[in-house]
This record gives sequence, structure tokens and C-alpha cells, in this order.
Amino acid sequence: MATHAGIDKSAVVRAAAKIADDKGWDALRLADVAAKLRIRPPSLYNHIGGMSGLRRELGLMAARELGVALARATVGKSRDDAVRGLAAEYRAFVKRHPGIYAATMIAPSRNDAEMKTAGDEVINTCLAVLSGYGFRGDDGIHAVRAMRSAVHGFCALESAGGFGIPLDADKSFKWLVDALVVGLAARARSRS
Amino acid sequence: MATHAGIDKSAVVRAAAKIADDKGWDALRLADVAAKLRIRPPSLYNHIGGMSGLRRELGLMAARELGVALARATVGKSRDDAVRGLAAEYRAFVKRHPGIYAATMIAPSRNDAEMKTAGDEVINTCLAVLSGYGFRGDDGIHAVRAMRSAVHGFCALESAGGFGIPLDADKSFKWLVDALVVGLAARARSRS
DNA sequence: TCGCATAACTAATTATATTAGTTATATCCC
DNA sequence: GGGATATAACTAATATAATTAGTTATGCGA
Repeated sequence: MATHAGIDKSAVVRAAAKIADDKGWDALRLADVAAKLRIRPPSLYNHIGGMSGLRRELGLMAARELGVALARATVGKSRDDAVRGLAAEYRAFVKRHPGIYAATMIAPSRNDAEMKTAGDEVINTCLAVLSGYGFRGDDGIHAVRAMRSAVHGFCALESAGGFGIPLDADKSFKWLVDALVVGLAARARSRS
Repeated sequence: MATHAGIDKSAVVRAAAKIADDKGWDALRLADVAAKLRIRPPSLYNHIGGMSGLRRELGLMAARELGVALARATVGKSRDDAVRGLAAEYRAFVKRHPGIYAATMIAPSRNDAEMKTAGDEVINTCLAVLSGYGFRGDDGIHAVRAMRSAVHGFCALESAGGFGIPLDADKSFKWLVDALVVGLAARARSRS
């Protein structure tokens, strides 16, 4: 019998991420993860806290990777440039990792510090990008929520096949981002 | 033995909708639907096509109700007024029916005419609202996608508990819609 | 009233996650 | 090198859900 196959938490999470990205967040099965690692399902419990623990790990991984990607995509840019860079990378990330991106939508439990940190990383990059417009305090939060709503909404609809008509989604995204930067700039000018 | 309890498809779907809205889309269980109707789970199969058929029914119901609500909320309005009315009602619908709203995100299968019709109803109301800005053809589609992205994105994030900081979501939504109408107006002015 | 279609039922099967209890092995310490 | 220990695998069993097969009862129409 094969024992001690050299599997650790990271290997389990990576295998699960691949399956989630390939077959969809809802189609993730412990049996498939175990099969990919050539072990039996109960053995997974040595590394992760069951299905719910695994889901959290995937959400954490996705939030962290998204945070890094967004930071990298916006470094050295400001205002419209930064917003365009962030939006483009956000969408690229969702296309690259549709399964684990969905994992970032699970509500983090109250005292999950790691998850909170990873989420804050994303928010802070958004705040930094928007600070170029002069948003401060509450206005900055509103602006972040607006930008995230627009970009997340587009990616979610696109990922769910919500754009029935076969009209170029790239063009639509550019259209959205154009409208977004105009809206942000206008809001910045008229801010209280 | 109680037989012929007077249950039909509509009763099953309504019971399921209530459960989905109360406990969440992912927490929907045939066992709970059956219990609420005081019948055994297999009896549900006389009325709906199993779990996947039920999910489709819920998506259809939600799309139809959303379509009606949006049409009602925008009748007699134009431009910014219409956009604000549509956005407000969209969000109100998601708050009222978080469970079945999630059902509208399942990808409709290719030849599902009913689902397509229900979806088109929503799109057409959006198109009508945006026609006031003079968008035509492709531009109208881009505008609809942008508006839906913004509003759906906000509702999805809010519904998922994605707004960690306890800053008034109503204010954030108003901020978003303000930015949206500005962006739409600007896009309308500069359209090709 | 008879017969049929319908809608309920029970029983069994499949799929999946999870727990309990056991065994094997890699590593650490001597 | 050789044994103790922690780890990580295993098998077996259980729980929850959905689903299918096969059966029974009821209400309506001819």
C-alpha cells in the first residue's frame, strides 16, 4: 500500500484549485481531489478541515493571488491609467481562475484574521488607485465599492454566460471601464 | 394515508422559493421542500424534474418577476430618473428574494426558449431605459451590460456580505448610481 | 360504477462527505 | 543502525441527499 505520498496542505489546495477552475466551483468534489492526488478521500482530512475548510483555503488563496495581481498591475500608474490597469487585470484573473475566484465570494466568518487581511490587501490597492482622484475617508470607501461592483459584476455575468448576445465582450468591458473612469472623475470633481 | 394533497408544480416552486430566500440558494434541499408540503421527497418528482428542474423553475420565476418589477419601476420615467428607478428596484428585488435571484445566474441551456424570453424581458426594459440617452444598436447592448454589471455587482457583493466595513450601503449605492448616470450621459455625448 | 390517469407512497440505489479505528512509515534521537 | 513517536495513509462504517423502481390509492370522466 502506498503510504506517505508526500502530500501536504498546499498540494491538496492546488489540486482542488485546478479542479475548481476546470469544472467549476460547484462541481468541486473531495473524491476528485483525492483521485488526482492518488489517495483516498478520508486521507484529505489529515491536511484540510473537510470540504468547508478546503473551500476557505481556496478563498484565501484566491484573495491573496488577486491582491498580488492587482498590486502588480497598478504599480507606477495613476488615475485613469491605474483604474484601467486594475480592471483589466481583475478580469484577466477571473478568466484565469473562475473557480477559485468564486471562492472569494463566500462570506468570511467573523474572526477569520487571515481572510480579512487578504481581503484588505485588495481593498487597499483599490483605495490607492482611487486616491489619485482625491477621494478621502468615506468617499474613498464608496468609490472602492462602486469600482468593485462594476468590475465584479461584469466578470460575474460574463463568467456565468449571462451575456447571451454574441457581441464582443472585450468591447463591452472597454465601454464599461470608459464609463467608470468618467463617473469617477465626475464624482471626484463634485465631492463634498 | 394522505393522497392527492392538491399539490401542483406552482405549489412546489413557491415552497422552494421561500426556502431558497430564507436559507439561501445553496441550502435548498428537496427534503425540506417536501416537508413544507407535507409529502415525501420522491413525490416531488411528479411535479418537477428533480433538483435541476426545480432550480430552472426558480430561475425562470425570478427572471419573470424581476422583469415585471423593473418594467413597473421605470414606466413613465426617462434618462436619469429611469436609471435610478431601475437600479433601486433591482436592488430591492435582490433584498426581497436573495435566494431566487441567485437562480437567475445559472447559465440557461441553449434551447430554453422560456428562459430566453424571460431574460429578454429584463434586457428590453434596460434597453428602453437607456434609449433615452440615444444609444442605438451595439452601443445599446454595451450600455445595458454596463448598467447590469454595476447594479448586479453591487447587489451580489452586498448579498454575499462582501462589504466588510460597516459604512452605510444605501449611501454607497446612491454613490454608485450617481457615478453610473454620469458615466452613461458622458458615453452618450461621445458616442460613435 | 368502472377504469384510467394522476399523485401519493415505500423501498432501494447512488453519490458524497464525514468519522472511527487501524496500520504503515518517515524522521528524530540515542 | 535501531527503536519511539508523530504523521499520514488506509479500510470500514455512518449520515445525508438525490434519485429510481415499483406499488397503491384516489378522484374524475365515460
